[in-house]
Amino acid sequence: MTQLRTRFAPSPTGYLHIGGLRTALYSYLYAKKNNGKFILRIEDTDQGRYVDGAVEIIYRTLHETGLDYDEGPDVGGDYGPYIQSQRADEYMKYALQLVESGHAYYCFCSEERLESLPAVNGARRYDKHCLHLSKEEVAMRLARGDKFVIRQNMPQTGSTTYHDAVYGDITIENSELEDQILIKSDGMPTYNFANVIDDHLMAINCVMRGIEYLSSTPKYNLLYDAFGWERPMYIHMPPIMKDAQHKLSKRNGDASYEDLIAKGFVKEAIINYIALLGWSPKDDSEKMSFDELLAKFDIGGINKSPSIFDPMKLAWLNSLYIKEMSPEAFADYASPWIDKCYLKNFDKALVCKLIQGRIETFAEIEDKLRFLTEFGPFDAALYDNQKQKTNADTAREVLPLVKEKFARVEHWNNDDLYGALIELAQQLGVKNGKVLWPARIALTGLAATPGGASEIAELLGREETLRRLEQSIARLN
RNA sequence: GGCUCCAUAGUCUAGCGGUCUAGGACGUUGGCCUCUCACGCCGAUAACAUGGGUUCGAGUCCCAUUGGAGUCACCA
Repeated sequence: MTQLRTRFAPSPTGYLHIGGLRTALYSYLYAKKNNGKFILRIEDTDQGRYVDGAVEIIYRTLHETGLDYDEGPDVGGDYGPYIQSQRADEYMKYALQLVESGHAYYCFCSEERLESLPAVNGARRYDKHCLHLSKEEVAMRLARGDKFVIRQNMPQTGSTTYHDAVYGDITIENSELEDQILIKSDGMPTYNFANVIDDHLMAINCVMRGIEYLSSTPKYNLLYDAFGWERPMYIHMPPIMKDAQHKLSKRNGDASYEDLIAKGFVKEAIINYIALLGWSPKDDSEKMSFDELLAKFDIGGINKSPSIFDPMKLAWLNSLYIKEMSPEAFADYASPWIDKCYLKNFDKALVCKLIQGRIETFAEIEDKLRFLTEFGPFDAALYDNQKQKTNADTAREVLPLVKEKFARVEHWNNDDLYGALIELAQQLGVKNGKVLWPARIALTGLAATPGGASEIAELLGREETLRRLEQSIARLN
């Protein structure tokens, strides 16, 4: 039995967007599930769209997410080169073979003539004009150095059917197929041609890609047939949408892997989430490690309809991955984000302890910690709390006592600080909340904080805690 | 517009003719827990697009309608 070989073939036109990453993920998973090979090929036949650095982004993203390819430009392999532009010489040879067999032909039509072609059903269609040129005329124009392209000669009758692993049998009338260009006037192959030649030459027998290729696949199959090559198995995938009408677009900052990382998502959550977009394990699993994904992946679970990217669910998954991190791992991840807050005077480990369970993405850290560096006048109405029966008046009475207690705390740690506050409540014969609530407000000026009064005090340190208390007391009078 | 594909809650989905008074998750929401918030736990909310068939029986099969997506480049 021949080994399964599938490939991911992005074009280096920018960063790797989520749809592409998912294609890579599914391809990787499917290959590995079947003891097959996962191959990376860079499709850069469109020199006009080439973006510097894009290739490196592809390598980095794939390696970072664990989608290590068995063969590729930077890792080598027996079927190289793995960059299309470096295989340029191959294509013309095969195109000529097709011209010879009548499956393709030279076309010298000018842009003007192409544009003057009548539109049929809302789309212009090439009219096979140059198919009828005589051999002599073609030879003459070639010798003269006329610009030309090579077109595929589509049959006018009949239909082409193929089987797609997720969409089933797809049949297209051959008359619907245009004589697409195989070799451009710059001598480079179009994607439509290079893709088929490369897949065959690289022994790719399983093609996984977006649904946008579903209806052009018959053209590729006709090419395989013309060469007498065996057609690969096809697995097309539904698109990932931004909303019901629009595909996730590269233009929007939220569409790429790198942007998501920059927004504070972890790679495990991103991979986990996109695996679930358009695919489902048959059990109710939601959070799955890469290994679990590998164990559960099955193309039978791939959905047919478009799915909308939901940042909320991604955030939820992200929070799960954040929560399960060890304190050390969390500190590593969070460090750059915490550093953005200029918290030189605060204990980072303590900060981490307070926020780890309270954020869904690292980007929220800045907001959560602002109170550490900013402490100004605030609305005394914050002291109002129905449940704790507190208000500015009760705070005015309690706060000076809190300050006194704190001033006498020997070991500045949460347990002792908390103990001091509880002790005060007991001495006053009031509920804990009557002391805890105003203390927290006085220390932060915020209705919600990542930690209670004593935890915040511990973090602020003795000096800052007493300073803030004094300030808040003064503001109440 | 032609062609191709798709259609379960706001969103991601399970369901492959009877076990569906439709399951899970996100979201929203009520409560418990609680030094506020968050976490966690318990509960609630909301869906088979419409109309015809086929069948003893349809979310599941067929057709039509409607809606949506993809494609129709010297882009991939």
